[in-house]
Amino acid sequence: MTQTLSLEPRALIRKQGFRLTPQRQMIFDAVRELGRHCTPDEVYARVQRKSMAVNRATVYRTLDFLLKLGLVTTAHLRDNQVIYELVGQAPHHHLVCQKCDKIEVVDHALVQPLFNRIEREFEFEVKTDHFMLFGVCKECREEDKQEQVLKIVLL
Amino acid sequence: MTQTLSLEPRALIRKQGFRLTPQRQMIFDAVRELGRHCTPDEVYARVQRKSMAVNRATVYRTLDFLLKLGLVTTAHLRDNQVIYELVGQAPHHHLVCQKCDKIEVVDHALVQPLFNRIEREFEFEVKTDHFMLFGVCKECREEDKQEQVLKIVLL
DNA sequence: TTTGCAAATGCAAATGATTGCAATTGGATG
DNA sequence: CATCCAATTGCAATCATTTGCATTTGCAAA
Repeated sequence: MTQTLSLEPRALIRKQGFRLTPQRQMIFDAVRELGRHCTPDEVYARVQRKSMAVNRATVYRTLDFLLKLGLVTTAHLRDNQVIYELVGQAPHHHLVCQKCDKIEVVDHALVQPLFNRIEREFEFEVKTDHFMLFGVCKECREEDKQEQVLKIVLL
Repeated sequence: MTQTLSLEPRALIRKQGFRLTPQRQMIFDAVRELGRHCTPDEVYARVQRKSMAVNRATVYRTLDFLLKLGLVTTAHLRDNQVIYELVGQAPHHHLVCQKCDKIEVVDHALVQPLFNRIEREFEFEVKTDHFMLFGVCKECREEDKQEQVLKIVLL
């Protein structure tokens, strides 16, 4: 896991010949303001609101650019939708309930042992710093159980 | 982790009112023949070759259908490409090298402890049965090291 | 400041994936 | 074996994403 960063994003962008354009500023700000998990479309809408017209292609390209810079991470929802999230201080992953769509946060510490073992056994350096696990959350499991009981009672 | 299956796929499809159409047969066969990791487009191409014209939309819908039935799993490559894979006997995950694109297989046993811990600590039942971790493989890391050495020598 | 050039953007076209709807058809029933 | 109905498909329209290229523009250097 790479976890550099904490350099002022603006400065980070300006490094190695990249340019800090108003579009990039607005898109970065939009992702930050939207908080966790936003889609390219949400980012586009938010940027539009701000003022000037930014092209959709630029939103896609800039999100990808921020990804390569390590300022945001992505993951995929079950319906193949890509979502972006600002990289914060605490590395983490997500548990997505496929019944109620609730998303829980799992600290990376829980996952580190797996990565260590992969590193040891495969000599493979895991770079993935953010992933989603799909399943059923506590609450939905309890609902399921109750439905089961009801079915049995009704039979 | 759910790991039902091993029912004859044909029979499984016919259950609960689903129909076994020639298109579904061909698409399922195509995925099987293609072996691991195929894209919808590859499946489409393969089915086309067979004979009859199957619509692209049907390929997409059928892959999704097979996914819901648990006959195939999906994952996303870094470029957002979706790939499908037949569910086999041995549950596993993948390590994808982002330098050389090589894909290694990790037995699920290695991952189970993480899932157990999530189950215990969050009472969350993980259903994800196939995921990809991106990073750098052994060989590419060694190449990287050699490049580093070269750079130092040249300076 | 002005200039030069590679990086970035906008635009439009191409590509990939999804969806609504009418027509077709698997397979259960009589 | 004929009939019927809901499941499935094909088609075309739509939506999402990517890409090529001409134009614009940060920003470094003069």
